[in-house]
Amino acid sequence: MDDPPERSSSDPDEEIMRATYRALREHGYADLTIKRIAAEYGKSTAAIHYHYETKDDLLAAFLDFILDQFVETIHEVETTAPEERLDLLLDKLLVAPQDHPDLLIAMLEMRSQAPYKPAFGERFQQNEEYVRYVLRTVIDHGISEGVFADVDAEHVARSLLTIVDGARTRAVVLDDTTPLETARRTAAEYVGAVLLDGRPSSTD
Amino acid sequence: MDDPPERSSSDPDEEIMRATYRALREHGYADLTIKRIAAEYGKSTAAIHYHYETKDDLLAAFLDFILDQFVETIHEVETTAPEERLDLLLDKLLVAPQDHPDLLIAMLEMRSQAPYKPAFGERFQQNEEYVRYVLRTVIDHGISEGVFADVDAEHVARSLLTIVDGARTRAVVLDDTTPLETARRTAAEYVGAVLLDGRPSSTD
DNA sequence: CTGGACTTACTAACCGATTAGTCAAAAGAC
DNA sequence: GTCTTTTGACTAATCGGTTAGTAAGTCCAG
Repeated sequence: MDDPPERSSSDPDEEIMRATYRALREHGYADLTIKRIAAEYGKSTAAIHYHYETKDDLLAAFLDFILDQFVETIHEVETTAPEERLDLLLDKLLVAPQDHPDLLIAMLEMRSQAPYKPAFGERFQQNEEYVRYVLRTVIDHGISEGVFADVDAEHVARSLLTIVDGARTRAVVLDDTTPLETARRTAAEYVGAVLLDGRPSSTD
Repeated sequence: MDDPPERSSSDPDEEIMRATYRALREHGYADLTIKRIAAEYGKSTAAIHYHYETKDDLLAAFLDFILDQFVETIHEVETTAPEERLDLLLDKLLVAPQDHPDLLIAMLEMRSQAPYKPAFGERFQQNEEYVRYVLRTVIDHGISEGVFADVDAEHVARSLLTIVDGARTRAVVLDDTTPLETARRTAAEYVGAVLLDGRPSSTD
């Protein structure tokens, strides 16, 4: 009646999520079929349909699965000093994805489907709002502590997310993770100019 | 035997490109089929295959068609004064697309396919290089004229393109063109801080 | 502790719909 | 009359989803 610590998770739902992840990485979203997910799962396609009524249901669940993981990594940033905290958050948003370029591709594919799949749009929007809230909060915190200039925190948060989204898109299209590094520098410059007005930023 | 000024262009190739454009706007890239393009064209699917061997050939040609048009709009900017020229270029990149949100969606869909369709990737990359070159040139021009600070023009160009790409991605995912306006402001702030260092920018 | 009832987790076979692409024949154009 | 263009009918493959049936485990009554 309680959680036995199974190592490789015999929970079918979770294993299907993992199978979906693998299939997505290998074939991309456009070629993500129930058949391929089933192949990764090691079972029949009907087995997938037993757990998820439709493909859309599965994909919506998968998006929850993946976005929850992403939110968790954001939560790992525990530093409270505004300047350092903002730095670490930008690292999570811009340097961490460099290790998972194929996931970056799949995510952009799914993002581009948002206009046609409301279930996708809602989830991405919800996630964006949360990350934006986290950014706005740390900026406001910095302002009230006097380490940041008195700026429009909401706008600065949106600006930083624009840089993040731009970097991710460019990393996919240009088939190279250097846009993420470039954007990390751009974000630092923007923060230095707008938030740390007057301060000497770490210019090279 | 040369260019009669026909108004609605009886050139089949060009009309198929236009039909593809309409089909893409209406159904999105993921649901862009030969059948739908043929429906817009007003002919049979086999007629499409007569002009373009495969769907990929057609799509590659279409990407050329659409990116060439985009380059033309960039070329419309004739102002030579660096500061004003950069402003107008950013307008072309960030405010002009607000009138064609559905094209923005389709373009993002095609961009996300770049990793799987080399023909797409090459064309987007070529286009990006050109726009980046135009930006770098105007920045370098501004530096040599003394109106811009002595910065790494290549990096600033990449930064601005990151903001542009981020805004476009966000406009699609968030189903709203305001990210483009936000990004226009962000770009202005970035230019003001990095290029016009010290100058009083038009802050509100 | 045994035996029926019910649940979970699947499989194999199949369905209608849709896809890109082919081909011989017909229809125009000059 | 010939060359370009277009059509209708077609194929082979793949898609998401449905169906009936099965094996194994759990639950519970007596």
